[in-house]
Amino acid sequence: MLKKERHAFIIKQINLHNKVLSADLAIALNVSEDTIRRDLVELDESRQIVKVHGGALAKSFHYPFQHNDVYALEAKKTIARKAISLIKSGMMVLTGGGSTVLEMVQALPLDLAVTIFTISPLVVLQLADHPLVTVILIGGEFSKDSQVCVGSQVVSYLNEIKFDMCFLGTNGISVNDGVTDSDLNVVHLKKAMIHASEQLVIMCIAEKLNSVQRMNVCQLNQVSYLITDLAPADDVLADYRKKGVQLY
Amino acid sequence: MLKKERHAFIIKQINLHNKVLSADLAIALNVSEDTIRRDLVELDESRQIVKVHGGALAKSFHYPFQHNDVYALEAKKTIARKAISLIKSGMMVLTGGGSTVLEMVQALPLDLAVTIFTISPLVVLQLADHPLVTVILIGGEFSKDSQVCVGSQVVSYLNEIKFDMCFLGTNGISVNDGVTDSDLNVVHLKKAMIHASEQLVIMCIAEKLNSVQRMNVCQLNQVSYLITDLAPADDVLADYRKKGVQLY
DNA sequence: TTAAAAAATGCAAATACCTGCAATTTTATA
DNA sequence: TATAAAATTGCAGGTATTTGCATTTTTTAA
Repeated sequence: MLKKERHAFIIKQINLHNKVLSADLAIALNVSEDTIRRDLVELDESRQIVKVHGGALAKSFHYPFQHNDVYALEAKKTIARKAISLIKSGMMVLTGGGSTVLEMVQALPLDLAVTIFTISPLVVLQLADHPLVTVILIGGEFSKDSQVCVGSQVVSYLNEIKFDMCFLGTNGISVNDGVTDSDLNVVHLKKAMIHASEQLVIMCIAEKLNSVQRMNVCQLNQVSYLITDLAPADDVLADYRKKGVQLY
Repeated sequence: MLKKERHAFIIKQINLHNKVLSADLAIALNVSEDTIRRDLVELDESRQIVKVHGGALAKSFHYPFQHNDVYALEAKKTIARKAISLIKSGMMVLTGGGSTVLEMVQALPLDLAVTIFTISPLVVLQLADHPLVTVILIGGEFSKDSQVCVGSQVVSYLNEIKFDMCFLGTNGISVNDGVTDSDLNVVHLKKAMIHASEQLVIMCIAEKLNSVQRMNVCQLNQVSYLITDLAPADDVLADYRKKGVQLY
């Protein structure tokens, strides 16, 4: 088998499964793992895949956090689907940069014409091929922890525009403490984003419900919609429903 | 057997099996492998097949993701190495978003502490793991063509800061017309970037030397360094040297 | 922290490739 | 037709690529 055929096979597998393991490929292609490793290095260097310890990932799936758990990924895709149904053509939308948001923008229908403001370079690149979406990146210092632009530049920019809808993921949400986070910069940012938007959509996987982080972002009554991977009628959400949060 | 007949046979085999091995063909056609190799080179040059090490593949044998291939990758890596040697710790650096720039930031030494301003989300993400580099993204509307932030927001931002060094790739450079480009937005942007920087470093693969695009970005005398994948003493660069451009 | 897995490195054998050259065949032209 | 010029082919040699293996280093996960 020619090298290029191996490469093609590897890419096909990655497109199909979003990831490959070197050991599997070595068996499948009947060559040594060293050869596979060298193939992966080459494909990585030519920017066709992303090599990681043990194998490789599809380029479009190389987001932080994402290679961790497939279960959470499914949950996030569910949330993304629901979130998208809130977006109407012509809206000015503001987004954060979490993995749930990324799922959402990735799944945006191709016929949706909106203007998306974001603080996340990843969101921008995800939307780079969308024909109808106008993407505006809100610049500032890039935070390596949260993978978004933070700082006073961003906050003062946000003070000058009003958005229709703001989509945020969150690390913590609970009935008593509302939306919470652990990074001071991010908290400042999110407050400004919420303040700049008519409606606030919080997206949160069920796993993170009822968890509390150190710092408060906003109370539940400021949340227009809470989207989880659960059915709105799910018992787990009973307390939120009682508080009057719009579930989805 | 005539050459044409061999060629026809080879094409037939490729259409049938999507690939051929030089060794097989040599036996089948009863000629030396050298002859087969020369046949394959010819058919490859006339774009009828794709020659690879050991044989050839059908032209339709395309990988997915092929559009992300970086053209002239090795040349760009050479340029990147040279460019990096111009950067000193503590500098405030401004960069564009071309593939050569991406190669450069990707190869930045881990002990280099600089502040990098950029209009490219890709550059930002490339630097996300660098421990000592502070990354500041200059925000604005994202241009899907050029993959960078463009527009008046960016330009007015650039008017307020002075940078030590600006790194730009280019689509056209020539002795008479200087640096040229074809996208109006990008030209505006580059002018502002150049105006905002003490020194201008233009990075350009040898192939693009002496090519002229529609619109002028700047003249050669504004270029502090011109970096190519050629040796500075190369004859091809003689005219630039005469013009007083610092080659590297 | 430790042990297993994966990766990087250096090496060697096999294979493929390139260059120049000479022998042969084909083509062009007087 | 005769003959020079051009193209084709095989071969020798030297070079480059590919691959697997052994060894060391790094990474990961328990």
